[in-house]
Amino acid sequence: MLLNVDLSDQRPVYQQLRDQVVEAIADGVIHEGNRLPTTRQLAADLAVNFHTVAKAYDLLRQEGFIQVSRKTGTAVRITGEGPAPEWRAGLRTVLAEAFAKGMPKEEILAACREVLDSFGASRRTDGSLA
Amino acid sequence: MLLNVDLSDQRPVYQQLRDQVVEAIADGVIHEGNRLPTTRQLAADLAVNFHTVAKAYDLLRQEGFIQVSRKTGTAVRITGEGPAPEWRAGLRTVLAEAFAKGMPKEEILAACREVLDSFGASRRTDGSLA
DNA sequence: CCAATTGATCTATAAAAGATATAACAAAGG
DNA sequence: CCTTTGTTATATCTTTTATAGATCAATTGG
Repeated sequence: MLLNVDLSDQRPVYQQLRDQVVEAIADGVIHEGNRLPTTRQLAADLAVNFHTVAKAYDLLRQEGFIQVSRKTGTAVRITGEGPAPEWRAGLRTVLAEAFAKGMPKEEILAACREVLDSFGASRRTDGSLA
Repeated sequence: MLLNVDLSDQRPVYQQLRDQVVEAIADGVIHEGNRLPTTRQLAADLAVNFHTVAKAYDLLRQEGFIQVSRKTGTAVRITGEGPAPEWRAGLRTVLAEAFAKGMPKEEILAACREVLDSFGASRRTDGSLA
């Protein structure tokens, strides 16, 4: 399955779902136009409350990753240019965690490159969601 | 002041303090051996409860950024090798946020380089905490 | 047309996290 | 001896997270 919930994860469920959708878009597993499951359907699959899924969808909508339409359902649609203004602050914190722990800058940069290289590798030409 | 609290920030106060200490270490503003204010002192300066500061310190201690001693006080001391195991997952999420929003990989990598270049630039040779 | 589905909205409840407030204690240091 | 400090414990309060049930309008599919 594309999305899953880990109860041992420290992040709240709606945040896990949000992160997984964002990473799935980056990976190319889902892309512009792809439809996401309905809140009730996904909630049933994941055995969580549909309000929790709705919260994740609402967050993704606010951030400009998806568009929710009563007619056509929920679909991936990127709006706005580039990441949020606070993005660099978050990046800085993550990189600081590694550098403060003694990881060399070259290794950190190499890790960034590896992660970026993995993005887009799972792109599909058809519209299937596997 | 080195540390400050932003009530409009979405992160909890103890997390803000934790992040600021980690970034201060990465920046070189504080380094191995430097002592941090006592929990009660810092709490008074920031106008927060000292339990909140103690929680931040305890988190930093668990992560291996500081060492707390009843004798010598709280000081920066890096223990363990490199970042935590979950670090790469966090990095992946942050980078995905930018790439999914259409930011080119080269620009993302350039942002990483800029942030890394800023680290260590504020290193002090004396032991002052300005 | 009709039944089912869906997004949304509302209320309610419960558990957990975050933050504050006091208090007490042992150890250390002046 | 007295203050400071880290630590621990308890209590309270607010916010967040998650679940639950119910309703409604709109849409879809038979």
